[in-house]
Amino acid sequence: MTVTEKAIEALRAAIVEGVFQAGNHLTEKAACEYLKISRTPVREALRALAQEGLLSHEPQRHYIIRPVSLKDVAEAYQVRAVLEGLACHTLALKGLRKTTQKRLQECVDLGSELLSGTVDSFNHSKWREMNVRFHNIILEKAENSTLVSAARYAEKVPLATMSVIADWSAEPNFNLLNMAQTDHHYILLSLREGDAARAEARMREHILVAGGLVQERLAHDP
Amino acid sequence: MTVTEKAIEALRAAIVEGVFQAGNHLTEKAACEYLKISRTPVREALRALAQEGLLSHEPQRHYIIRPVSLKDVAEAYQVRAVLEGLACHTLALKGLRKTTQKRLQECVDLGSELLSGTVDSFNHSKWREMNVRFHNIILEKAENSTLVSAARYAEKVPLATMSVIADWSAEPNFNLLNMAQTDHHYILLSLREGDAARAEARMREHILVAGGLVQERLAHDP
DNA sequence: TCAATAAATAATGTATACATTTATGCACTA
DNA sequence: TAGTGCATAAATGTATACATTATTTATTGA
Repeated sequence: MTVTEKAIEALRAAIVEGVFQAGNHLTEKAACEYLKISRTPVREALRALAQEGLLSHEPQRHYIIRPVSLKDVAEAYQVRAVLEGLACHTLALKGLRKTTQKRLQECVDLGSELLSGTVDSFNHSKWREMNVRFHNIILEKAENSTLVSAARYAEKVPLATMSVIADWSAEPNFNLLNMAQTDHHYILLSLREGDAARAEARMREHILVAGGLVQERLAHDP
Repeated sequence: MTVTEKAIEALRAAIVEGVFQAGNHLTEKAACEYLKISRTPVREALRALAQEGLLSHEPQRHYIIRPVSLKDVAEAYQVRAVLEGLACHTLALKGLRKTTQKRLQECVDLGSELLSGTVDSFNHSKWREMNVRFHNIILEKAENSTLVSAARYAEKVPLATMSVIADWSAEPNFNLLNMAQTDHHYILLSLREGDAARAEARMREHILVAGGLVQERLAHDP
């Protein structure tokens, strides 16, 4: 792994973790001293992060840590909702291959299993992993590279903020998790039946609800 | 304007115009000699274009001009369709400000005027400019920065290929242009009335049809 | 005291030199 | 002849020096 790539990851992490505060300047020198490397890889990293949307930049001016507002998070979820909706639509029309169907079913089964236990024994990290996998499978099996890229882009804003929330997993709301589980179930059903409109609509709603929750949560905490 | 920015534009143009053929390598040296500048701005430009999706790249390996297939173009239109659909949805719910309504109406009126004349006198460049303006206004007035970025990204693929087609304007199909004009008319109507679902559906269909045409056209020509 | 301007300072932009990694070509061997 | 391995060449990655632009500070004049 090159220094430039490490710089991209390290700076992204630093921004997300608040080492460099949102709204502030970020000079090349400051980033160099923080990472203890020369300017060349830092410049490339800053440019990459700006293109990702974490920083704003105009030529001949320093970079600025882009503050992410609640509104930004909500908007990003809306974008994700239509994009993953399209993924469902496409995949439903294209038809599920046996292996894909099996992998999605495993996600649904695992979700069901995780929710069947007691509240105390609930494994939140496994749930999160399952959830990410479920969405990724659908996104990738739609086989639309522009769609994948756009969705990855839209993911960055909410992810950036979500990463900030350290103990997100503190008190999972089981009603909501059960709703999500039901959504997953019916999305898979619609995909299997080739019901594109229904699969799309359900996925869209599924993500909008999730976005609403994140926003609500963020509104309470600082 | 900095050398790096000029390099980004010049290289993008060169790739689109086929100066560097798709599928081939593109070394830093080749780009430097073509632009007659040093490696630093070239490296930044190549990295930016790779992030845009025009080039593919792995660390320690040269860049490769990413070939754009018909399938890619079709997929990009599908993504644009749902994104601009979302823009319509959002804008309809938010409500049109008087000035925005006026600007959109001007586009519709201009379109109507352009189509009312004889076939020979049809001003294709004005039509194209009007069309771009119409879509941009809606995209920007939805005021969702993630949405705008994602849409700009999705635009690049079809734009890249469309630019290649030199005499696209040779024989405009008036039936199709009239269809587009009708779409614009009803999209504006739905936006004015706050009918989010209808505005979204119509915009989606509008773009999918356009995508289908581009694809059809590309299939005939090389 | 304030404004305007000029100098000084610090930042970004660019070029180039050096380091490291990857690709190429050739000899040698099985 | 095919294939391995080493030596060479060439490309990318990084650091640094230099150039240009922006910002700050200081100074002068009203």
